Amino acid sequence: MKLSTKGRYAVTAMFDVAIHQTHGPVSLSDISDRQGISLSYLEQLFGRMRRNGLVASTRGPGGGYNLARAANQIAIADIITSVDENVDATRCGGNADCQNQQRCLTHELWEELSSQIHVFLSGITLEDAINKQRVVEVAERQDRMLNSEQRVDFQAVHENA
Amino acid sequence: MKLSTKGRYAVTAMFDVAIHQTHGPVSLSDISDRQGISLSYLEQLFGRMRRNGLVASTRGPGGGYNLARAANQIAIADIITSVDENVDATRCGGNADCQNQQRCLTHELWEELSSQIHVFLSGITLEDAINKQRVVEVAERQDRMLNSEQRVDFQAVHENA
DNA sequence: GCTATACTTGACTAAATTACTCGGGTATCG
DNA sequence: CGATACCCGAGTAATTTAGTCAAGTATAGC
Repeated sequence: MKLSTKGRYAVTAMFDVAIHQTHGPVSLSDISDRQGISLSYLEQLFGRMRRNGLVASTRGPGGGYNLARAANQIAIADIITSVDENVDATRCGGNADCQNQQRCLTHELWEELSSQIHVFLSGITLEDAINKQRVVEVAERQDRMLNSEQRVDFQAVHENA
Repeated sequence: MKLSTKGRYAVTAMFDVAIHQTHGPVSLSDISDRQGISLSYLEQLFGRMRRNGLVASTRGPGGGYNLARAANQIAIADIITSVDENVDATRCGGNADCQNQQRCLTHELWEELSSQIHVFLSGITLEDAINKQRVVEVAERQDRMLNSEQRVDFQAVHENA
């Protein structure tokens, strides 16, 4: 899991599509105007998101992009991983390079943590993020769901980062 | 909030210090050997972490770094933000540039989401990450704590990312 | 059919960030 | 005093980000 400005652009653009697609497909030039992201960069991002099945395209005049699934079926994690796509196999990835177990240990600790961040972002959908003023409130809805073996309590609100 | 390999190096190095500091200060060259991170890069990272009060240094032979606070008082978010330190004021940061409200809207949506990620990583301490095989279990401990107005349920385990 | 719209693709590039090197310091233990 | 190891800043290669440019292809509507 990696959280860069690239992923932020993608998520922001997807917010825009989800909000505006009620009036038909949303063109990239509209998104570019509204969000201040260059058209060509959007083309790259949406190319990947289309190939990953997150959006569907309509060509020609009046065309543009729609969400390929309902907004409550697209997780924030889906968006970020679809534009990142660098496999970045960590050194000591399973094979030899790993003589002393210590390196493997902290390696694995990081993987666990990274996995948790992924799970967290998999639990927040586009719809959640758009419908709620504070995304925190998503937590309450999810809390009423079934498999509630593991949970996290959030504390006070922090400054944004 | 930004999650890059840089933050990952910092967190991994802090894992290493927390695990080894029982035998006295941990030198950067030891961390470099164990974790495969270049010495000079570690110097940069620890310089920032020291200035941010996360670690304390001891000079001279036998010297190195210790955690400045207990491992349960250092959040993963603290580590990541201490090495990132780029203010990155988003365009339309409060002032003029923002003509149509739409840009502000998705902007704010992202800020909310970003804030939530920060809250999430503020809820996981170095100690949590080290003591538990699966960081998930941290959630259970936190669940028994007081201010439990908002919560998130985690679902099945995903592939790491 | 023509034409404008708008997606599709690929190559190429400037700017920024990451990760690292180098060359000096300074403090301190033995 | 000398080895260890933190401290500091300048410089730099590699990578990623963000964007440009120049071709296409599909389609709606006149």
